[in-house]
Amino acid sequence: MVQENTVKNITIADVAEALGVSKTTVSRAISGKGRIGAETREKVLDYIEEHNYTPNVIAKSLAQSKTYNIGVMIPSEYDIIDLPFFQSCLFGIQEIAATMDYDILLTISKPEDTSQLERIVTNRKVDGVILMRTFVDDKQAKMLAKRGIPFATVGGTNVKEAIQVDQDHQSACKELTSILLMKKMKRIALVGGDEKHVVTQKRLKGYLDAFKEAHIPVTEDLIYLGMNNPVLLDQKIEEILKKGADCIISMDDALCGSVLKKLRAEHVKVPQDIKVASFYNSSVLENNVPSITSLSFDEKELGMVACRELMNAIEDKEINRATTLGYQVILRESTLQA
Amino acid sequence: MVQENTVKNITIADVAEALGVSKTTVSRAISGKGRIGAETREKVLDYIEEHNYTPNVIAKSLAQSKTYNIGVMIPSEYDIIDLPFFQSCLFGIQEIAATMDYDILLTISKPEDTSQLERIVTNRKVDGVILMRTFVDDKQAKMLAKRGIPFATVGGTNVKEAIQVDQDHQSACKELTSILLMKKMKRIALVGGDEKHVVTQKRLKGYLDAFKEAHIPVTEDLIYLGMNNPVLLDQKIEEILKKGADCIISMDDALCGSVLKKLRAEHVKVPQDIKVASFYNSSVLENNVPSITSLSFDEKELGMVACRELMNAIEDKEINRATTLGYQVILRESTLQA
DNA sequence: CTGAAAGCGCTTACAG
DNA sequence: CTGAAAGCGCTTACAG
Repeated sequence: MVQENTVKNITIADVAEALGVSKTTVSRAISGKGRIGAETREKVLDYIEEHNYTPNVIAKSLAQSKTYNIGVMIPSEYDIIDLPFFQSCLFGIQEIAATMDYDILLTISKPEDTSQLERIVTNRKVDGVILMRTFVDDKQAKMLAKRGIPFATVGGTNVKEAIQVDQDHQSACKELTSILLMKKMKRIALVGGDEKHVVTQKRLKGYLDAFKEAHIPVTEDLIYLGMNNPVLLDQKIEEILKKGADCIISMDDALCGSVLKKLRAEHVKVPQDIKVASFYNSSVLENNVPSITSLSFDEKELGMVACRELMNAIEDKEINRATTLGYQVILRESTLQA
Repeated sequence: MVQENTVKNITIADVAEALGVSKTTVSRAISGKGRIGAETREKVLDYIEEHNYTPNVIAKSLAQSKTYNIGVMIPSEYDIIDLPFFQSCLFGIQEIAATMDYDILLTISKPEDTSQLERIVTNRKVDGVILMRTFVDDKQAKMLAKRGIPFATVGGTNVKEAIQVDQDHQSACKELTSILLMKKMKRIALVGGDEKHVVTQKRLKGYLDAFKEAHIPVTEDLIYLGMNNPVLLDQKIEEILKKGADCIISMDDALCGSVLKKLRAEHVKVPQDIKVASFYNSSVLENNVPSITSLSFDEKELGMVACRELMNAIEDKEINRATTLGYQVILRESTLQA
């Protein structure tokens, strides 16, 4: 009310002086730590409420050696742009972080490049980090482990210091494949991206599991990984068609989009001539005709869990070293029997 | 080399003591500010290089009342998920910020909700902010202006304190509309999203401009804004078809995707029965058959410029109050003449 | 060109 | 239950 300008921020010292108590007391009233009389506490709290005092987080940071920031690392690979995955996940992270008064420091870089991550770590700008994607040989995870800073990974990793939060891609892919096998498909092609992604390996394993469980020999010749290149993909799709596949599982919707495009170009009809299934159930394929059978995951939940576990680690609370979230199989026109 | 563990970080005081100089001198050697002998500076720089000293940014922050963070606000509206726009833009921001040793503090919230933004501002966690989307009555921009913190907007705004960086949606939409008019289309429908977005208004203006310039009466009855609801949109598309439109311009690719879906459902062929054009040229429609005529913008560039200008403002350098970036019109099958 | 000292705004043993 | 004082690791007038 009486405050004329916002130039000068009120500090803990101002409050202490105004109330005739020590800074220690004010600090304790605010933080809730340490013994303090209920009456004194009330008095302080009322005062700061009225004069809307807000603590200087930077000063707090310095005194406590904490930043109240968590780093979030997004890989800058081109295909990422296409997937709404990261955005949904980020929403979840932010939602949890905000309730704990933490903020998100965003970093984007290539997975082999640890420099951005090193920067925020050596600059002491974060208390922990979340890696949004894991790799088979994960430089970033290793670096964080070596430096001893708490971190969570979205996706599995063999770096044991990590707090892992993952969707069950293996079971998901296994169930999808099993269903397709039960639908009497014999030659099911699997098309995937970078083999260095842990998630690619998990899906492959699920695919193989399904065959094993059904006692059907795996169609090894129909497994195509590393299909990040559209030209290469087109070429391999032709190969797949020649080999007489009756179904193609794509490991993500962007990939599946490219597959569908190629099939159209080749005048191969879905699902009449060949069945198609995908991962993610994202908006990328939302408008496709026919509708596409897909595996669906809750990405926001994934972000929330990762953030919550990381916060627990930062605050030395109990944590789950590894959490696995569920999935849904959504059957649609693209795998309909003739 | 000799360092056995990373537990204890080396400080400016350690360096000073080891070298027999004052902390002031060390500080000056590092920052480059203030007079200092070339020889002394060398000595200090060599030492910190060798012992890989890294400054504590938090301490620096407190002393300078600077955070070396910029806040980036992403609106949490559902349709955002679909557009790769923000991700590309973020890449650009990060690229510039990193070179200046700044980091990105990410915030996500509803446009009417200023609480998240207030939090990072009152917590003094950022030196400036970038708003990734503007609104006709922009609460967040107004709040930042009132608080006197430097900010840039991606998109236009009437809040004069803002540093505006925008794509020329008005000219883009005008040129697209003009081309369609020249192609002898008479009844061009315009379908757009939220009228409260500044960008929606700009596109509308461009559309109207084109008619005016061509001395053709505007097809007012074919303008449909606020089409964020799929059910509503479907209904309006039927209306548009009944009214005999020969073309539909959609204000973004997600919207256009829904339009195309509805047209397919109604067995209306593109481009034979009706032409279609869109904005953004994003991956969302990449695989559509026919290919879709679209306006294309350089989103990464947009982020880079916004970030650069904001940094200049923060460091009290000269700034451009408003920057407008170009666009491309990409003509494809969806507007081909019969 | 260099340094002693105060200051940024908090927290936290330690003592009472 | 409360406080004086030291400390977090920098920067920056001020003086020499």
